[in-house]
Amino acid sequence: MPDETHAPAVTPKAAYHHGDLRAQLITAVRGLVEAHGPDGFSVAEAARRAGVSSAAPYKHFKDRHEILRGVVSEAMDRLHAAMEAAAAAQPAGSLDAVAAIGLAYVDFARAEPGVFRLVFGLTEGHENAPDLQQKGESCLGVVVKAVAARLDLHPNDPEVQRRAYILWSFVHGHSFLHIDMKTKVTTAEIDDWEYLMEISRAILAQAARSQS
Amino acid sequence: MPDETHAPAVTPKAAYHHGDLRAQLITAVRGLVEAHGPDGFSVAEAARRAGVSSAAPYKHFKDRHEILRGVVSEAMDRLHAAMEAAAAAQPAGSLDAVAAIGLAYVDFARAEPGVFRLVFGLTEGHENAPDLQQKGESCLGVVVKAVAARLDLHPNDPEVQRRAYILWSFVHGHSFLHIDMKTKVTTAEIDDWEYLMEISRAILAQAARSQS
DNA sequence: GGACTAAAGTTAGCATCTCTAACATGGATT
DNA sequence: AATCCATGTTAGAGATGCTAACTTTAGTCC
Repeated sequence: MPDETHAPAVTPKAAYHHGDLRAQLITAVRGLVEAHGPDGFSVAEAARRAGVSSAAPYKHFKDRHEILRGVVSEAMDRLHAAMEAAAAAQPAGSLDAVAAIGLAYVDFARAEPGVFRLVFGLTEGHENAPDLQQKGESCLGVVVKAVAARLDLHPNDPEVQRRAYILWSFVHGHSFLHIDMKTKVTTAEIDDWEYLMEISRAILAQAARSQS
Repeated sequence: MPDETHAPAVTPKAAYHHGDLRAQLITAVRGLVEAHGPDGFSVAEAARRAGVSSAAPYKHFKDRHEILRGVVSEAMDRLHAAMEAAAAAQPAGSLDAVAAIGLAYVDFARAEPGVFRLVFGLTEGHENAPDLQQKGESCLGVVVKAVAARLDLHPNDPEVQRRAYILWSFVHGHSFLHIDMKTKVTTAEIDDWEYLMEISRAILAQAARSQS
């Protein structure tokens, strides 16, 4: 097997004794977070699941917060990819592209509520994590791109930025509310697609008229 | 002193030896959550702050989750009150009333980001907590009431419910995004009031036209 | 007033967790 | 082959969650 790519783009070291423990720990923690909630995980349990001693993780991560940051980072990559893919599957510049991005977002939240909450609930060791900050902005960038295409404006146009942010706020809030009161949705059943299309239409409808 | 009301509506027991430890613990935990993040609190530290032994809290709360639920419950009461007050300060049925409720929400998130996150991030012991569930719906009720007044429809009208939910989603998402990337707002400075007014106008503008 | 009861607090202690220190091992480089 | 260092191990200190068993105090009933 001539593939020397034992560096999965995360760290240039990850396949010595164990296989690659780092990735396996992140997977284990992801599972724990999903099973027992964002704070219901322990380094010890993750190590146990990965079949190593409880001290092994500290060779890969400084402390428990850094492990969580690893999970978040990986999750944001997947979220970003999902958003891009959703947009790419629709005609460029279409309203459907915007709605599809939103749906991908909601779907992610629904599929992995624990991780989703973790991504947007990190505060402990998250203070100065420029990489995560940048990944977040990168996700917003997907929305901005689609909105810009739809409005036929430059992505840097403040009008584009504003509307993209509004859309993101809505989708973000909807996702959170959705996973919070999972079954007990006060507003009855909601067809997400119709819903997102309607919002997108409403927010992107009227032409640029900033007057503040 | 003929007042036998030593039951402060929370529990019929709360003023023996210590004063009332229960409330004091909740206050302490609130401070800890605000200072060190939602999961950066410990029962031991809270007890220390209240000046009691580390086992004392368990006379008032079953476990750590129940303490958090207490904090959340108290916070939701305050949030609800703030929303009501904001609405009451504006003309009934006005767009300003709707926007004011949203502003109160955002202000709460900004003032107590840790607690805010806790309120909407609880998952551990939150599973079956009908009281919290009900308080959440009660908050939504404030929005519904204002929207119904604005549209001159009955609060039970599905159109009202839908638009109120949309508005809440947006405000909720905005609040979260705001406290997440606190200083680093991509979309530059935002005048919340103008912002909320614009959204409210957009969402409540067109007349009822459900066609799904 | 004095004895009983139960609430509210204390100390002691077990199991668990985080993280560090000191040691062991085995791949990769030279 | 010798060496180095990443990666793992065990041992252990310190802190935490929570329980058990005991003590203190306030209210109640006679």
